[in-house]
Amino acid sequence: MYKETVYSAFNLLMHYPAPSGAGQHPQPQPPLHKASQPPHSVPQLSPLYEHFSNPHPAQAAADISQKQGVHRPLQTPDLSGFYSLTSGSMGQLPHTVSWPSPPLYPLSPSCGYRQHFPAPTAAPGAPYPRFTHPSLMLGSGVPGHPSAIPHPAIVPSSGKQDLQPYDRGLKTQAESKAEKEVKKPTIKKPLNAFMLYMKEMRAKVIAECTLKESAAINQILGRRWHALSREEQAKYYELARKERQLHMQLYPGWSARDNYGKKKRRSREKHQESTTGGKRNAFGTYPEKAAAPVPFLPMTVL
DNA sequence: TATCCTTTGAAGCAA
DNA sequence: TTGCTTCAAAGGATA
Repeated sequence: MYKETVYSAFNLLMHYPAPSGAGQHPQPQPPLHKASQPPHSVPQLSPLYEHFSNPHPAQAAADISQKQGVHRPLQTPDLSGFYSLTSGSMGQLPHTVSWPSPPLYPLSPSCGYRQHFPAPTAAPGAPYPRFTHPSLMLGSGVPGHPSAIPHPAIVPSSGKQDLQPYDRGLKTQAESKAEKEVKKPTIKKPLNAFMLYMKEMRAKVIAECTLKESAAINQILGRRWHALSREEQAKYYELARKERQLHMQLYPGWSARDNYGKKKRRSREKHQESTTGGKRNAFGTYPEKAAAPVPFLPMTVL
C-alpha cells in the first residue's frame, strides 16, 4: 500500500514539476492600507467594483444605522457573484519569495512531489502517519467552482456560520455586554491568493489524490501553487486584492488584530516548534530543518 | 470539544 | 525596516 502510494506519487512528478525560474518573482504589490486606498485606483470596472459603488442593502442599512447611532448587526451580504475568477485587470504580484518546504507527508497518487519521503518506520506509535486507504468519498459540500464559494467573512464567535441576532431582551447592562461579547460575530480575515486557490482546487486534489487529510492536501496545493505560471497566479492575487478591498468597504473599522488571540494554542513552545522549522513530520518526529535551497542565478557573461 | 497539522500570504507588532 | 507571530480554510487525528 505504502509502496504503491510512493510509486504513484512519482508518476505525478511529471505532471506537476517544481517551479522553474525560481527567483523570478513578480514585483511587489502595494499593501492595501486603509489610508492608501484611493477609490480612483480601480483600473477597470468589474461586478465587484460595481458593488463598491452600490453597496449591498444590508451594508447600506448598517451604515445608516451607524450614522444614526443605532446598533444593528451587519448581515452577511450576498457576494456569490464576486467569487468567480474574472479576467479583469491584473494587479502586480507580491514580491515575497517563498520556497516550498520538503514534504512531510507521504503521498498518494496525483500528488506531485519530487522529493523523498521520510522513512515510514521513523516513529512507531507516533500520531502520524495518518494515511488511510484512499477513500472515494467526494462532494460533501465541497465547492467545485469558485462561484459557489460563500463569503466567509462573518461567522459567530462559536465558529459556525449561522448568524444569530443580538439578544435585545431586558437585561442588565453587564449581562448584555457579556452576552454581546460571546455572541458577537467574528469578522474573518479576507482570504489571500493562496487561500482562494486552495478553495478552488481542493476538491480537484481530493479527487485526484484520493486524500482526505487537509494537511496532506495543503502540501500538494502548496506544490502546485509554486508550479503555477505567473499569469495563473495573477488571477488569484487579483481576486485576493479585490477581496481585501471589498472587505475594507464592508468592514471599515475591522482590523486583523481583532481576531488575535481567538485561536487558543496548547502551548507556546509547541507552536514555536511548528513555526521555526522544528515541525513534527508525518511520522511524529521532528526532522532537522531543511537547508535553504540555492536560488537560481542566471550566469553572467564576463 | 478544542487544538494540531500543513500550506501561502497579509497584517500586526516589537525591537 | 526587519523579523517574528497570528490567522485565514480544510478535515482527520489527537489531547
